[in-house]
Amino acid sequence: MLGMRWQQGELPPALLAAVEEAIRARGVSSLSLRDVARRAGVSHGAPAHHFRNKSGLLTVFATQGYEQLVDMIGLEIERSTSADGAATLAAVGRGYVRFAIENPERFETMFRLDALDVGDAAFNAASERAYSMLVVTVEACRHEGRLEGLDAQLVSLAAWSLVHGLATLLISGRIADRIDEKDPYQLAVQVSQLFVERVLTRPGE
Amino acid sequence: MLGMRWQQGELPPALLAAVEEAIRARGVSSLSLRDVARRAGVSHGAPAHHFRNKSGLLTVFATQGYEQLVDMIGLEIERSTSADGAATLAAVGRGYVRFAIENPERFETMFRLDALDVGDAAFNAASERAYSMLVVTVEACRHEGRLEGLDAQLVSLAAWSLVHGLATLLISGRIADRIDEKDPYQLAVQVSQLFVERVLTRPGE
DNA sequence: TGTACATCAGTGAACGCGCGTTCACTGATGTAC
DNA sequence: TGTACATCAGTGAACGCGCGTTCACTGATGTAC
Repeated sequence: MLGMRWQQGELPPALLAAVEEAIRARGVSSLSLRDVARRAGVSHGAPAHHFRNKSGLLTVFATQGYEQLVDMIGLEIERSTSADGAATLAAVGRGYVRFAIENPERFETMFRLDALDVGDAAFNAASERAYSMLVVTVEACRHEGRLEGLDAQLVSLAAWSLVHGLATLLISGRIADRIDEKDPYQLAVQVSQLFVERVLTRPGE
Repeated sequence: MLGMRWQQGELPPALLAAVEEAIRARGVSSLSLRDVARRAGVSHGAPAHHFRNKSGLLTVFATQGYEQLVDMIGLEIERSTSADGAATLAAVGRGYVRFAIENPERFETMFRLDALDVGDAAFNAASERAYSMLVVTVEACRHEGRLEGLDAQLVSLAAWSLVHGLATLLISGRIADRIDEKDPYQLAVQVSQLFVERVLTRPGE
């Protein structure tokens, strides 16, 4: 510990930051523990002292992602000018896509289930917390009479699919050539808006 | 070539079939050329005689995927009871998701752009052919007056996002616990239907 | 029908590489007295 | 204030592994005459 770079307790967060950096540089698939350690400036054995192994490290990284996702959705809801179910649902959509495009490394990792400890309690709890934001919002829409004749589960699934697909396609870069609007956040706004305006039923209808 | 398993010209298709089998068994991320060769019953050097290298093999595999996708969409369009733009758009959606759930290995590979030769002409042509089926269909909807006040590009993007997200989430297995309908194809039917019924405007509106 | 030759698909040994994990160790820091 | 000891984060060598790619080769098949 001669050239110590990190104070007591600083290494775990430094390693998690290094994961993000490493994925940005080389992609999720070719992420290696040794590269992460290298980027954090420690020996390749060091991560084992704080995370059981590679999947353990990635699972914590992904769990943080779900927490950031919840925060981002919360932020968009707060910024929303209206608090009704429909406006909130659009905000959830914007938050989802915005999180993904601002944190593509996290987002991709969160869905690489084969690289994560899918039984991990904290991971599942965080993921559940994110999903429940959607469910609660759709439920609010139902109470406000915006789901007449529609199945709430189906609407939730469609909303999730829509923003998940948009996020995935935006990150993969296969959209850019095919659409004029170049600002991905604006696409998130427009797509979320389209869903809420056209799929939900009119108030009092 | 003593224990020859394949006739002249049969090895390339056998290797491509082995790719699918290998991905099914161990996931896209841990696919290896040596494993593919092993499954095809040939030495690990053999693939190099037919495909330049690993990414070359995967690119052909993914290109076939786009061709199968086009076929599957065509099949759903043929099976459709109505030939108008809206019915066709729903068929495109069903075909997209159905292809993905019946061929998850192909589907995942097609979007692992970091593992493919993205400059490959055949690959890009096949991908473009698939995308144009969507564009043409949305255009037909516009001609039939089903896109009043809507931006065609935005509708295309939303439709693609919706089915792409649904396909991705279905494959990842994170939907099953959260929805009652257990048949993924029925979910594809319902989600496609929801989009066409509610997002498109009424004929003559 | 037989011979000589060219082609070419597939073999298997060899290469060098980076990986995840383990583990005896070092040495700094905190605690007890 | 000083000493002895325990704790524990991080080191770095070592392990065994599977990988992608290369390449001299074998031997089967097709072609020319």
